[in-house]
Amino acid sequence: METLTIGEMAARSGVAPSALRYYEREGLLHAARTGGNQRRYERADLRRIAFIKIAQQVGVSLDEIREALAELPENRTPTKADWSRLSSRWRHRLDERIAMMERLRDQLTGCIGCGCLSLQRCHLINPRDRLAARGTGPQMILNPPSDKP
Amino acid sequence: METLTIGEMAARSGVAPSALRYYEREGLLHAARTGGNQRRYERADLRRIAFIKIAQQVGVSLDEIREALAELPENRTPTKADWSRLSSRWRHRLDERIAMMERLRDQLTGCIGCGCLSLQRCHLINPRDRLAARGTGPQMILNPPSDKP
DNA sequence: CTGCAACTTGAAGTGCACTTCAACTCAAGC
DNA sequence: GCTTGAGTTGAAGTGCACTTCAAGTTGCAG
Repeated sequence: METLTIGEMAARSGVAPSALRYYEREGLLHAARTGGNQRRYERADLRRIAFIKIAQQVGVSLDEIREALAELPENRTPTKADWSRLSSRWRHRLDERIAMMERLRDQLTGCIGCGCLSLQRCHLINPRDRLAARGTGPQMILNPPSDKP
Repeated sequence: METLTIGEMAARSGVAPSALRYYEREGLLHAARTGGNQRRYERADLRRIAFIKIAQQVGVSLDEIREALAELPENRTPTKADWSRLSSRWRHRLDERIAMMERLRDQLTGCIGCGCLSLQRCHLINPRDRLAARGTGPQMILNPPSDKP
């Protein structure tokens, strides 16, 4: 009797019912059905939804999120350990993304300091266009030199 | 004679010609025209494009970016000071967003530590659901308590 | 002067993440 | 048992940020 209707889930998670149905179609979520074919969610599904929202905040597509969630056990309610394993990977994603944004910020500040704002071929930071061979755009930020010497 | 064609701009900025035309339609970019109606960009426009890319990385819509760029002078090439003014605002956006992602990361780690992963009503961090009145979803992350006591 | 790659336009198409709609069914309170 | 708010479906629509296409034009190299 610990089940929730789609409306209750929507209220508690902040995600519209239509979105929850969409997630189900996309395989991110699964709900049991009543005799009358209505969805009944378990409380644990709120965790899944929270996870989805967080991952989206980080800029991850539903496709990738689905893949990640696929690692959770299907037959039993995920345990703390299940979530821990999954989440430590996402901590890395978050760390990476945070690092990228910090580079972004520092470049923005730095290059504005020198007045160039080029961010891809700043002569102060990148004297000889050595990044030109590594693709177009703001390479230093999206793909910092330390990654590939 | 310091002008660049759309193809050259695309190559140097990593943004497709079609996207550059799109940006122009959307009012983010403006190019002079030759007698034969072809676009000719100035080198300074690379900065605009770099700025657009950066802002997008931060998750800002083209609409907002257009508004920000509208603050730059139209009749003259933006100076270092113009860019500085504009960019300091964006540094703030970046800082905010970085802070949000750090909260996100810490919550993820913390709530996984306690096994709840609820991120909106974790009993360790938020003993009495005091956030419930402030909207749905992961309030602590998107809108931390320190913002509004 | 010719040829060809690079440019031009408007219109239509794409992918993602949903939302809206119409028509219908379910479940719970009176 | 009836009403009513909440749920169901598939199909179509939305908004953003582009991309693709067709049909035509431009500009530079030879």
